[in-house]
Amino acid sequence: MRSAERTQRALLAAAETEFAEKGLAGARVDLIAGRSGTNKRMLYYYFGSKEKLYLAVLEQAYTAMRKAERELNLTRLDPLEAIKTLVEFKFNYFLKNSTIIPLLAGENMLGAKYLKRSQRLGEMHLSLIKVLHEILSVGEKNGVLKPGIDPLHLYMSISALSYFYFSNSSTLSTVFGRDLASPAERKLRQAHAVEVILDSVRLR
Amino acid sequence: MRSAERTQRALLAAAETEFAEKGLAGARVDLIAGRSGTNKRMLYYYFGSKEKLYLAVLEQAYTAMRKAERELNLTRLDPLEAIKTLVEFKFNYFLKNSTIIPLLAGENMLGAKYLKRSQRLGEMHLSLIKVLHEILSVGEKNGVLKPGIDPLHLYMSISALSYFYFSNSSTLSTVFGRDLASPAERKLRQAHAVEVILDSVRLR
Amino acid sequence: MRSAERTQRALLAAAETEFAEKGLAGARVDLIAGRSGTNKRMLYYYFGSKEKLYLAVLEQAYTAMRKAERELNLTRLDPLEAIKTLVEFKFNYFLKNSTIIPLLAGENMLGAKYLKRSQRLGEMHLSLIKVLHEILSVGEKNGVLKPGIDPLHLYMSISALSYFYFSNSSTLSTVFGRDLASPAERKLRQAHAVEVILDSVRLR
Amino acid sequence: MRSAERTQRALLAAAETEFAEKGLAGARVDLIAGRSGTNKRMLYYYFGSKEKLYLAVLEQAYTAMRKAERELNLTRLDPLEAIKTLVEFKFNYFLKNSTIIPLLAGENMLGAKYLKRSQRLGEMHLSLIKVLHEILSVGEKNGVLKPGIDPLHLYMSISALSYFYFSNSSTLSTVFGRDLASPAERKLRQAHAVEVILDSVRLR
DNA sequence: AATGAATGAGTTTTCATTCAT
DNA sequence: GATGAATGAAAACTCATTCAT
Repeated sequence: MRSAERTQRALLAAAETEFAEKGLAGARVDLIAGRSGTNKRMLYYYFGSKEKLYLAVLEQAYTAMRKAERELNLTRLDPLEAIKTLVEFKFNYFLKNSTIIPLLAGENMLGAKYLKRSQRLGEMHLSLIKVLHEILSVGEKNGVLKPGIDPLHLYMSISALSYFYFSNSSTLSTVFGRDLASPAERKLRQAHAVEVILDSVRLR
Repeated sequence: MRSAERTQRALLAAAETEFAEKGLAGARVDLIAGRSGTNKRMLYYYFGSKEKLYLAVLEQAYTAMRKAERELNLTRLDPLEAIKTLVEFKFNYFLKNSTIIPLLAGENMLGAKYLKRSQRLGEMHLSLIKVLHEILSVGEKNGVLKPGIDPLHLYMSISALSYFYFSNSSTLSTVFGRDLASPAERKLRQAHAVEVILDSVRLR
Repeated sequence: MRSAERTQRALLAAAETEFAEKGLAGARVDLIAGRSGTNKRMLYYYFGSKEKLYLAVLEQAYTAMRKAERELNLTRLDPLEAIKTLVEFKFNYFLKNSTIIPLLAGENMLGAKYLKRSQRLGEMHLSLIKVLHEILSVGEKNGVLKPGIDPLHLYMSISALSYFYFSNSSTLSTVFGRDLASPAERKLRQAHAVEVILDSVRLR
Repeated sequence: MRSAERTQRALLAAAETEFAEKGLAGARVDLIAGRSGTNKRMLYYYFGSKEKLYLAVLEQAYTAMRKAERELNLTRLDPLEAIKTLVEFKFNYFLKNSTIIPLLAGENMLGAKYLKRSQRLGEMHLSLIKVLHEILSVGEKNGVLKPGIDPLHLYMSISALSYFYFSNSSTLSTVFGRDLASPAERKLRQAHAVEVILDSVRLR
């Protein structure tokens, strides 16, 4: 069957895996084409170049993650619950979407060179900050959260605690000689992340 | 004559920069040789291959970081002070040694493939955990720290809060439209990290 | 319906431009199809291949030029006038039909490989030589033209003086730092060509 | 033996042939490398890209031709003799250096795009014009040459008469069914060119 | 030790042409 | 007739590594 969309989707999926595993420089267009079930020519037909394909993968990954975050509908929950939900979500999202971390890591190594070229990424992020801001305001008013928390810094801390565990799991397991990726360690880590964040926002 | 050592040092330094900027796959042997002021033949003479040079860079970076950590002599401080010192140290170390994060990020993208080949990295890390364990024991006994804190998880959280800020600064600044690398933001971030960690270990 | 013919014409016109600009090897089938307003499938439907399309363009260009030459009806003029008319015609034809020179140049670079495949080009040229021969005979008899002029060599000289000016205008203008394509230079050149040819045929 | 200069020379020579035969677009770097006796990597090592190699070939061809022209030392001859010598030289140069015409033809089809990038071509040409100017002045003063001849236009006519014969020999031979490249025709052509030019400059 | 030259294998990209609808 | 999608073969270009001096 001939379907432009299906072909593009297959290429994007194959590219996502390849770029996540090897980064932009290490990825091979031959392998992407091979894995996609189509061929190299199609890759260039639809995406123009390896770099443009990479950017498409990046945009897709970001969009999907923000979409999932938006769908949490955090404002419907009470503040502490909302924050806990977000921490757990972050952790689970990284767990289930194992390409996002290497993609982000790779793009950061490049100084966000490609992401900067992308339009339409700003607003989806600002809305996230607004949501957090609202949660923090309510919690502050209700006397359950510390006053003056910066929503972006909170978001960074939440991300950091889960991100680092996944992003650096290989080297950490290696140097500490302890398999940090096991299910038991994973549970421990998620609980730890929730606790650290809640401790840091709760008014005592 | 020391010229042998000088040559090796120059190559290592050039390689560190190049690998940090582009990762293993993106780094160019020609550029490393060029930047080093020596030449390609020397690179192969002393290091054998691009991959072996990469591993040498990695080992050097790890060794330097652990050495600096050891020299903190944390056990001489009281527990809360020791933990605060470690958080601040981590932050400052990443700030001053800007190649370490991309190097770690790159190696993790490769599943720690090269680090696993390295000998002599295990013990220096275990001693770090021992130090933390001692601090936590004392603090627990003194009633200033929560009981049952896992030293490795604490270490991960401490690292995470600083690491993520530096590692993902490019993409975060891009998507949130806010320059997170400015000195003001940096100070804010460090204070935030200290606060989050201390809140999470202190017995209330 | 005429749409078939219109399609072919559009393709030929687009191809003429493209082949004139880039030569056979440099021309792009996609661009020809794009410029033509039709599509690639039509190109292959009507012309079979890029090379056959190229030959079609070439034949058309030659046919049109010879047709225009024939329509000069040179034999109705007196010899010197006829020759002057031909010189001016050549110059103006190259000026107005700017694709003919690059097409000829490209085909000559290929050793006339494609033109040789073409039928039906011989006779139209021989008739041109016959016309020149007649003009030269009359002029010789009347005592206004030198005896023994070879019509083909005369034709070559006439062509040469105009052709070279147009064909090499770019490089000449570049190396001599003088814009030879300006209207003033053009007039000068045409007058010069007429003078050189007439000087060379006139009996003194 | 290893010799940078020899390798470059071999590549340039092979490239000259290939570009002359097929033009920039039609030339194949694999063939150039093969013909050169070295390899593709060397081509990129020394010249950077196909286009830069092409420009190097072009510059070399131009330089060689102008050098040969300079070495004629035309000013030592009397005016008519000098002009005759130049006409014959042009003819013979094109005959013996059969790559120059296709190279010029190809570059002109590209609108002199590459030549324009080249430095150091201006002055060598202006000196040629000065020489012609001097010859014309002397001839005019001595009463053997027409007054007011433009040296550049004279140079163009001289070039044209020989250039066109060689550049368009393939198509002309094809359409007129007469082998214009034979030695007999060649002699005829050279004599014709000399005659036409001298007729056009001589004061009657 | 030091250095520029050399190379084979691989990598990205392009192109004319054909197929499915 | 008309059109976008698809493809294999070939093209330009790159890279880590080795050689000759």
